[in-house]
Amino acid sequence: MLIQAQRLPTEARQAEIVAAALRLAQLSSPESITTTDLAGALGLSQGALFKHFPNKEAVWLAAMTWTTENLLRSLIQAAEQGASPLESLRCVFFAHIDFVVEHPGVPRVILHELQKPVDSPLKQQVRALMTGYRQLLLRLLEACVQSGDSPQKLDTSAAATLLMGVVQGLVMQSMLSGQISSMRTQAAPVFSLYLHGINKSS
Amino acid sequence: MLIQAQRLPTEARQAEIVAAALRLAQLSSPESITTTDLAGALGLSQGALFKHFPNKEAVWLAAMTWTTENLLRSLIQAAEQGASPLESLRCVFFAHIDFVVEHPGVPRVILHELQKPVDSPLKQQVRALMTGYRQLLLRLLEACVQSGDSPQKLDTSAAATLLMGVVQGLVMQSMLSGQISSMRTQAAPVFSLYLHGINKSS
DNA sequence: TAGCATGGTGAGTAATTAATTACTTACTTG
DNA sequence: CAAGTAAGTAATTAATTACTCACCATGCTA
Repeated sequence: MLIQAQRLPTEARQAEIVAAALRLAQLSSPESITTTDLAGALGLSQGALFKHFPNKEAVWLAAMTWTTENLLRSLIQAAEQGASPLESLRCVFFAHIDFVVEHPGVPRVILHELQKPVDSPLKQQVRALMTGYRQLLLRLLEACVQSGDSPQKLDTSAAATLLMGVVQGLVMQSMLSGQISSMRTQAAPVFSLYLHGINKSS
Repeated sequence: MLIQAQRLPTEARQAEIVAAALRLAQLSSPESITTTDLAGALGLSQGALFKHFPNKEAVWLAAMTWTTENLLRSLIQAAEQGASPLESLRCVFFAHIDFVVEHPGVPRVILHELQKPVDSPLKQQVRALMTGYRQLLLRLLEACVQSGDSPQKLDTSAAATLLMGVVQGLVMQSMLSGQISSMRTQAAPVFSLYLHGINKSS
């Protein structure tokens, strides 16, 4: 008989479970993370999970809700720190990179959920995140056009897609090399290429 | 008792199984595709699969081998069709887009395998594919620099990462919208932005 | 035409999974 | 401090999984 785990109020425990889920997602695909894995990572019994979440899906939903709130908040915050729209774009980009490096499990969960054909609440949450991100980018890009930093004819939709792709590409590259930290060093040159792409040719 | 399925020589059946696997990967994550699903898609009994593959993993390995051969071949072929290095780059890009649109399950399998921390033969195959692709891009990009289409100071490594990210971004965008075909229409404007990025400013 | 390898079936198997159960223990509060 | 509730456990559940196996059918070839 093992000693009983420390008792925690549901809210605190829920937060712990979500954190553990994202931590485990760093090393394996969300689908392969079992409730036993999750409980084990917390030193809890498997059944205890269901005192705090009605089912497994609810854990991932909570994880994505957490991600949406935290990521979007820090991105918007980053956008406010740039002096010019172009500067804001740079801040947002690096804030995103920072977030991914700090929470490497997140892109995995997002991709995994986006793939699914069914429109579960979880996938809706992911789509809300992506849509929010995209709208932030579109706003900044249009401001770049307004300010004259980018040419009038800039296809802002394509530019937004490209920027989100840049991050994806870096994530993929880091998966290839095996170390997430490599993202940070690679981020700068790739972003400057991107900037050159949307810049007004001089 | 159902009628027995049509008998096929192992090689032909293996090809069918691989095709079915990639077809199913279009609608659900590789991990959730069971051997029963696979057999059902072919009108076979589940046990029949193991007449042609020693285990499930071997099916995905064969699928990735097939992908490596076919994708790399058509990319190299596309590269040869461009008059200039820059043209070749464009051909390669659109050949890749075509391939993904035609086989939407492929990026899913690739991402899924890249994520895994363990270095299985399957993951090695995926890495071989990505490495081959990257080297092709690097060669073309260096040729662009040589020919003067791109500036001498172009960071070809970053440019390669960016281009692979472009495709990723388009894949993700199409996942958001729900239809893969949207990739084709979005591809052109995004690629021209990319081109602008690596072009010699004029 | 007899023999036989190949490829098919469908009913097994052990292992693993999410979820539920009956029960216990630790807080909080009137 | 008594009682209620929140949060824990261990054991068990029904499904599902990849894989195996004994047997059957088909067509080629000796």
